[in-house]
Amino acid sequence: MYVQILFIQMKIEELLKTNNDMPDSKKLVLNIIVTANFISEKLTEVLKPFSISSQQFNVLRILRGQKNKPANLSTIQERMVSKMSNTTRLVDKLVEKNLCERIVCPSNRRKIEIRITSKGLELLKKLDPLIEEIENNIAGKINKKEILSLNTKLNELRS
Amino acid sequence: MYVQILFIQMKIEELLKTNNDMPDSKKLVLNIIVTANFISEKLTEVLKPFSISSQQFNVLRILRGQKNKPANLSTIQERMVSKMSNTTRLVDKLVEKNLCERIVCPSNRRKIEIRITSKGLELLKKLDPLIEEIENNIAGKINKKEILSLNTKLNELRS
DNA sequence: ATCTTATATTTGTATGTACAAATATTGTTT
DNA sequence: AAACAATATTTGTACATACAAATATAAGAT
Repeated sequence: MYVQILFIQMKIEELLKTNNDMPDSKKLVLNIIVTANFISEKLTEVLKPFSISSQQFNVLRILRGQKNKPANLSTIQERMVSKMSNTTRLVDKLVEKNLCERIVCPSNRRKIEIRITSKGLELLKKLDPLIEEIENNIAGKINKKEILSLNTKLNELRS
Repeated sequence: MYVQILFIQMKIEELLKTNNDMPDSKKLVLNIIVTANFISEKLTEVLKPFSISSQQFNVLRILRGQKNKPANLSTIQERMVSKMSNTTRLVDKLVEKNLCERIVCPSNRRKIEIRITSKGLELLKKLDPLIEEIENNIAGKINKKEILSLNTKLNELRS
């Protein structure tokens, strides 16, 4: 006996239960937002047992990307996936958990230097494969060529 | 003299200033989130002068879609673009602004009936063309065929 | 009729987001 | 040097989001 796995692919109209037909441009805009929410939910779910929010995770990855060079707040802010206006309080949470440290920059006391701690690096090491799995699961639904073209078209939408 | 308009199309890697090369699956996931943020920002910007958040706008549109049939909280919740856990407080804000009204359902007092007011309908009438313009501007960056295929692929990613 | 379970909504708490204003420090001008 | 402008960060406020617990009502079981 074969086990038949049923993939239910919900179209965006079905998902939002709008019976009226929408123009495709509206459908596209909603679809992107709904898909982003879908992805964010998966990521949040994985991060939850580690008591870290996706924004906090984002900051940690940026800090690791600095390769021992400390980052200041504005650097972090401009590299964030979703620009947010309160990196101060986000870093506060990470410092509380000993995942990063903040030192007032000696040369320019307006700046602060933020570094990931070894505890932060360890956490990322544990999280990396879990995040990768989600990314592969999602992107794996379409083939390589389609991934590339999707990336290109999304870039175009933002141009 | 011709005026040359330069369209700068930022690839996702450039945008996030990550010099290291990412796997395409990771790029795709980030790209969707960044593009959704991009769109949300545009929408929020248009709604701002009307002192209404995009989630409040979302609720109003759902209420209008009910065509005089009142909605209860759970109906609104399941139709929201981004599921959120506090429709109560969202409706509170709309009631405060007289954009919708809530009445305890006479047949089942656990339920409440939420209706859009005429003031709410008027507001939506003003907002509709502005929102449509944004949607057309964004989707207009690619052609009709590409919009359709993008919609299909996004649906697939969520399957 | 009372007890239990299910349903619908509200409230509480912590965190995140957006924006403006406040503070601190440095650099520049007069 | 004092005044002013520029830069970097923090703080305040309102709103949004996520989740759990509390409340209220209705329907079914004993």
